[in-house]
Amino acid sequence: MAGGSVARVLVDSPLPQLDQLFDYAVPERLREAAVAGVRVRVPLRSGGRIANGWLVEVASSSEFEGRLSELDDVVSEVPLLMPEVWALARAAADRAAGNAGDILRVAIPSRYVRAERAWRAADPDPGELPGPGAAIPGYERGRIETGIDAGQRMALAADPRPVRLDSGEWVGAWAATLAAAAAHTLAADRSSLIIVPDYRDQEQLQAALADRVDPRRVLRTDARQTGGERFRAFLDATGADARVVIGNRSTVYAPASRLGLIAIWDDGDSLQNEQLAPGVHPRDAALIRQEQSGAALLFLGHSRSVEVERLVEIGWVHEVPPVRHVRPKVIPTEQQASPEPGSARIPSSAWRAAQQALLDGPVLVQVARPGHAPMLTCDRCREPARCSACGGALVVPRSGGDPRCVLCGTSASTWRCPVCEATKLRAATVGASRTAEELGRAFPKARVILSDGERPVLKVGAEPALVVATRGAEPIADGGYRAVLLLDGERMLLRESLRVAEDCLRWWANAAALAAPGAPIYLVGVAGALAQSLTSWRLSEWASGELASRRALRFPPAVRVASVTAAPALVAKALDAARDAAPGVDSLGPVPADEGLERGIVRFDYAAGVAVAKALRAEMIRVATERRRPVAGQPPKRPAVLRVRFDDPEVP
DNA sequence: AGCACGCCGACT
DNA sequence: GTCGGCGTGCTC
Repeated sequence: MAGGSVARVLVDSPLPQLDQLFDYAVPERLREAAVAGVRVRVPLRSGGRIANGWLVEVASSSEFEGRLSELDDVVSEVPLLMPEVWALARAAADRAAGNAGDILRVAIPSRYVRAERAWRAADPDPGELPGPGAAIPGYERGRIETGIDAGQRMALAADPRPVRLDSGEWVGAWAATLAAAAAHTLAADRSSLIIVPDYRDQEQLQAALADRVDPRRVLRTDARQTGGERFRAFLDATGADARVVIGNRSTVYAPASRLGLIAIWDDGDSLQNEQLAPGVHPRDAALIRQEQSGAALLFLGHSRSVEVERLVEIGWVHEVPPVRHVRPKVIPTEQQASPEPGSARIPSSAWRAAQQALLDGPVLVQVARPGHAPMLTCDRCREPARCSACGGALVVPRSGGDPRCVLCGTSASTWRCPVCEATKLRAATVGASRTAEELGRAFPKARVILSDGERPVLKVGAEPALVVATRGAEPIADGGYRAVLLLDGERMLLRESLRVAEDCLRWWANAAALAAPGAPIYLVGVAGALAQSLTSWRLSEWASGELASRRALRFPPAVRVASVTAAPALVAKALDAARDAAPGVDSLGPVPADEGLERGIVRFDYAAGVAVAKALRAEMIRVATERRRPVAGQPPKRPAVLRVRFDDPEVP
């Protein structure tokens, strides 16, 4: 078809066979509004029903041989899908054998008409650009700036100390480093995207940015915003002005004018794992976007993820070392931590140091789990106690009272051990509030502050206080903690996960970085290479060793993996197709999964990724479009599904 | 998904 | 003769 304009539309649909652009004729009445990036409504299947979609591009003609349907409507004339973001979404989806529409659902917040109206009416003044700032401290003078200007990919070890901002507020030095990098980028009238794991990090970053950048230039996207606020920030980002956009993992897809820098803080934090399909990690999305846009890419963290270590070792990312090896004073103590209540849980040396430090300022105690005695076992035979109704774990509620099931809430007041018939329960692990109670008794004069996932505390002052926090929920202290006790190392290492050591190192390193310079950090009950890595603060060396052992085992991220879940016959066929797609592809399993399904794992080198994704995608489409054989056993014949997940952090 | 098209059994 | 059953296939 020629003449007139043609709208190329991505239709909202979870079906893999619809994950392509469909052409529609643009009727006269929509000529003005039908521009690339707007939300549209289109008829699908002979006008029967109307679907939502994205107008990806406008063309003058169509390759489609049939008769084009007409665009039904333009939802809003404001374009939301930038061409650059579309290219990124398409590439990220292809890499993970997923739908581009699913990526866009992560990338573009839902529309709020009121926010849109306010934005249209608002004063467009985006605020001043900063002048050239002082050199970014801690690294070779001008090195990071040069890298940003040249669009390099860089990995940095963060300065592990708290710093005081002009405002008087204390933040991790990493936040100041990223703020300086963003300010440098903005001074050149280019945008930055800074991705952080959670809003507590975001608060620090925002405070650090306030020192250097006009706040009107800073946009944030986080889960604490209302939908309207999020949409407003998104609309602001679509404008022509350079900005600094800070936020969680979805920020990697934010629209940005003249993108100059993508930075990711602590890419190894599990909060960075994208939960929504197709589960593309922001690190991978950032790598794609960096290549497409030519912007610089910066990975910053106290510990180094094995993924970034791999990128450094293959030469794709430049390592930028700090000028001076600043190392928190970590003291490993092998002394067994006894599970008995009271002071015995803390080695005497750490105990004395904490008492001493408490005269001077805040002391941090990191524990493994939240709540009060989170796990209960039989007092006699130590069998883990389970709910008699549903099999869920039993806990003692924060407020006290009878143990109850975490899943169904059933009270376990009449619990009886199914193994030995005993009726008494005991606490198998000690949670934060229990530790807080004990420490409160042991340090009767100290104020005890508890911070956990449920009730996180963002910051504490410089006055003496015993701060008991679960890993990942440690508040930042003005001036830094005078001592840090990492108590539950042993217990944290018991978690079942391939990445447990990596996670523990990150939790310890991030807590250690909250200490004042020179303050002692006691790592209790952990010895060996892992403790050694922390005391020497050579965390990239540990990542390097870990990567080497994963290479030997052919585990990710030395190779890539994809899991395939479906009915047994479909899994077998998909694994065959993946193995045939490229040399060096192998598979594990399949093993039984839920509901009579099976799950297999495909392993492949990075170079084979495109071929494997293409092959599995073809299988998904084949399975979805294949005529569904009606089984004699009548009930509902559900459409067959082949679930494919690439680079799942929980696999293997 | 959802909906229209299509080729075999009980009906005014 | 025809209404409609659900299996099958497609969506610009």
